[in-house]
Amino acid sequence: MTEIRLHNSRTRRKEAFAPLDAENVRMYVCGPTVYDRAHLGNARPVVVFDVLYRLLRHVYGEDHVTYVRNFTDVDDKINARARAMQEAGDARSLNEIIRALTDETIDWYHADMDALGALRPSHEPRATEFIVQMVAMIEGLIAKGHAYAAEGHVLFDVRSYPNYGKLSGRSVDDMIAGARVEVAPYKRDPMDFVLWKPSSAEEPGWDSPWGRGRPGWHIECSAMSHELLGPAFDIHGGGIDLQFPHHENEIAQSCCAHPEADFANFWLHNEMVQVEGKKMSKSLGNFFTVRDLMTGNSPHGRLSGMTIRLAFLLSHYRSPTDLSGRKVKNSRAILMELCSGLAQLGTKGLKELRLADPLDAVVEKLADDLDTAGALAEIRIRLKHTLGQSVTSDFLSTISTSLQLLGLDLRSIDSTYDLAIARDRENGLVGKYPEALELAKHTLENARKAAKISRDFREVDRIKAILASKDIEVRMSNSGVDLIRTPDFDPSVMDCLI
RNA sequence: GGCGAGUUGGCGGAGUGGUUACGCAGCGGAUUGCAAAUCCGUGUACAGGAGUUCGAUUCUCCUACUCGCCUCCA
Repeated sequence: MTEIRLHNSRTRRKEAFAPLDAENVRMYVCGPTVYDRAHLGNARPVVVFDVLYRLLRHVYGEDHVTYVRNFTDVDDKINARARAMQEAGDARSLNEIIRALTDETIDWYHADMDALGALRPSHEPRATEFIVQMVAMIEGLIAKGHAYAAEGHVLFDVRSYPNYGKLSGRSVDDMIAGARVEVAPYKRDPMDFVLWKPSSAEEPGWDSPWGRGRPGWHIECSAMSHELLGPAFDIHGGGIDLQFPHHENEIAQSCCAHPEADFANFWLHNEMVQVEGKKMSKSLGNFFTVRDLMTGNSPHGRLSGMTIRLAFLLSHYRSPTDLSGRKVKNSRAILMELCSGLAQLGTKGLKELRLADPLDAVVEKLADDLDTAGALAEIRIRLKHTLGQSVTSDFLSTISTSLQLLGLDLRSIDSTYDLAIARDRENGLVGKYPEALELAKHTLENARKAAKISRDFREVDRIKAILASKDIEVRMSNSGVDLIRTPDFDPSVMDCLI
């Protein structure tokens, strides 16, 4: 069996991964707070941990991996957004607005992440559906002397857990010396954090032994991972900015509530998405949503989900990455190259692609702490070596399956199809584009025929420019004209191509 | 201020105590009405300093710089 090695934030070293139970490998990843479209920073961990999920499924079997990613649907930011909507004239009650807002945001999230080629996790629990478990866990923590109630709040007593700060490599005393902690009169120690807090009458709230209130942010992950994965599981993932305080607090809660277990074995953290060297974040306002990019509302024009995904895969997950123009350009070019590779045997070859074993070299690269860039290099170099050679359907199936392991299912996208038709034409076969594309092709061919005689190529250039502006690549040779829809082609412009 | 991560050629990104992955971009050429695609050829790097060593980009220490966390954050 392939040995997977992963960088464990807990030990700050690359370690061999061994699941607690190979029959059920368990992973928990912190999901989004649902009040707004997901931005690129939210998308990166989705792609990173999707690759890990696929790798685990490959190594341990599809039915032997459980992946949980939560939705935080109770949070002060959600409340604030709902209040703003109310002030803007929304007549519904705060709770009604919140329910509608979180439902809609979850739908958006699903649509956007699906477009990035991410598999849905096994479970996507909403925090509000696990309040009972959270209350029970808080009660347990109080009973064990790790938490205390004060003025309607319940706080975790960080001094009761000697390992507090171990994950992020800091001590309680150092942090207090840093002096940027919130002091509240009801806290025993400034570092103590909230497990439960009171809600006003109109705010979302649940009855509890400490009065009507709502959970603090961190307890949901502890309660839901315990409920769905048990007291000990294999992998816990998230962005590096969650390492402190969120993950530190999760560890404190879970390990104190279930001292017999060890909570998460491996901690994986992805680095941040940057914009011009600075972290992309909502508080800085320098973010793009996935939706912005996919609709062309960005400096890079319209990007398909696959282009965005590939751009992420070109960087190692533990390095910061900047979605610069250069990177996007690179990503687009590589995507076309990959599609072209898959299309080498024409449309017939495309139909013959089946599920095969992925390349060993690709599995090995991924097993080495998710070296996605290395895995891509392995695929590309093999494709390159076959150019001009005779390739087999088996080989392309291997390539295709390897790409799918990276979440790049390029078999059925338009670019691959168009490139396959171009291949067919080279081989003297007549392929069929969609009607609008076929029409554009004939128009271009006729203009070109006329221009060859008149030596006036202005009309040809005009048509070419229009097609290029619509993300269609024009390839002309003595043997004919090929039109290739690029991966970022917008199907909605199909009606009026030229 | 405290803590952590990092610094490899124009860019992305591997790796090794001694022979400079890989890709993209660039440049030259073929091809093309011009392009695109494709093919052929080609240059450039290991932040700085000190140490260990026969020899360091690779080990140790120091410095500089970058980024992150310490406040909601993927």
